[in-house]
Amino acid sequence: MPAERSDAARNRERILSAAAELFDREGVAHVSMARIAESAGVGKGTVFRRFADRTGLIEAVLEPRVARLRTALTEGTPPLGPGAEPAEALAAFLDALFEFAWENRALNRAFEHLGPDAYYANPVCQFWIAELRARIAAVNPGIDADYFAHALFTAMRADIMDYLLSTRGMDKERIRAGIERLAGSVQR
Amino acid sequence: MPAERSDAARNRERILSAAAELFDREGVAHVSMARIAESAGVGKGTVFRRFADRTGLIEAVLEPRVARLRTALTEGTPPLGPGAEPAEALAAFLDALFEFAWENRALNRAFEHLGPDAYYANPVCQFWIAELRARIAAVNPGIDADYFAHALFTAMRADIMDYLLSTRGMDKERIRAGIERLAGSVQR
DNA sequence: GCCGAAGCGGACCGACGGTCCAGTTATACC
DNA sequence: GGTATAACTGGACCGTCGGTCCGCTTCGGC
Repeated sequence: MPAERSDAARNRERILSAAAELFDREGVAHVSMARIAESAGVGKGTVFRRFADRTGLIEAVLEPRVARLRTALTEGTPPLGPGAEPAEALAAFLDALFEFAWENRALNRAFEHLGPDAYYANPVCQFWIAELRARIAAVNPGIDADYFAHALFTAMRADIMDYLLSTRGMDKERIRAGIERLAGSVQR
Repeated sequence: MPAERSDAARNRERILSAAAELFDREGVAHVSMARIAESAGVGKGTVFRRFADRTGLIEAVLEPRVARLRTALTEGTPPLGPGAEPAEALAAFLDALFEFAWENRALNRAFEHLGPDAYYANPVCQFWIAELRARIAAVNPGIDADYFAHALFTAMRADIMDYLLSTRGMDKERIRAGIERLAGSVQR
């Protein structure tokens, strides 16, 4: 597979940064593919050539932020990285995942909107959920770790957190505290 | 406001039953307004005259099922109806709400898809959440009942339950058990 | 400088939710 | 029974969307 041509690479960057800016400024749901193309100064066909479809583009915008957390998990220092005592490892991961989910609410909303199969089954979410399941099982081997991993992951969905923030007037720390208490139910 | 004309009432029933059947058989997301009209044997304009928009039609299909549970809550016998001891009242409501959410997964999926503001803020969900909040607060006045009401309600979303069922192979009782344990975290 | 492959852009497509309005029909009143 | 009228009807129509297609342009190895 030959390397990307220079004009193609330039357009990829233009599209990614235009998309990131529009998504951030106006909310993912309100930005059409045509507007991204226009704002990036390319044709719509070019956008679909670089990123197979809308989902692919959103994934590509999210990717660098995902990579940071994933690296901290697999290669970082304890308690987030490997080697910590189980309860601390779970608490650290929950906290890091919460921060990630909070920061990237806008993008995550778009994924959630694709439907549960596309959302929960997408590779990034699968990775978070698998990690969560493993850390839960390490804390309490007798529990239904698979269910609780999904339940805690669901509690960090962008749509519910956005609603609690904007309509119910809760703040970030109140939501974090709730999730932590919820996570307490996995203890023996 | 004069009563509905007889032809209008007949068409309302036709549309409702056609919609209920199609939603049930093919999943709400895959049924367009045009197909409902066709299947009911009326024009598309008629559908939009009876039910303001897609959301209104879905609400109307769900309404009778909502009414049954609401009545049991406000006028039924304890522990679901008023008068029971707090912990039992909460457990009974959680169980009834779970049954309701499970039975009506297909319709609820459609609401969830409208976005968090339309979903959580719609009158039916508001009622469930308010009831949940009151029963949680009765069990443990010191807890953030508003957050936990939303969190437990979220655990019963149709999209997550559908995913756990069809893709993760969990069954109804396993999910119910998980939610019950999650609900344990509201105890003092 | 030549040439084939890769990239480009915007006209085009089908599907959707929702609107409009000219023609039709039920009903209240005489 | 006849008539006036307000409500109802249906399907053509609209704007928007994600996604495709393809004739033309540009890049980069030779």
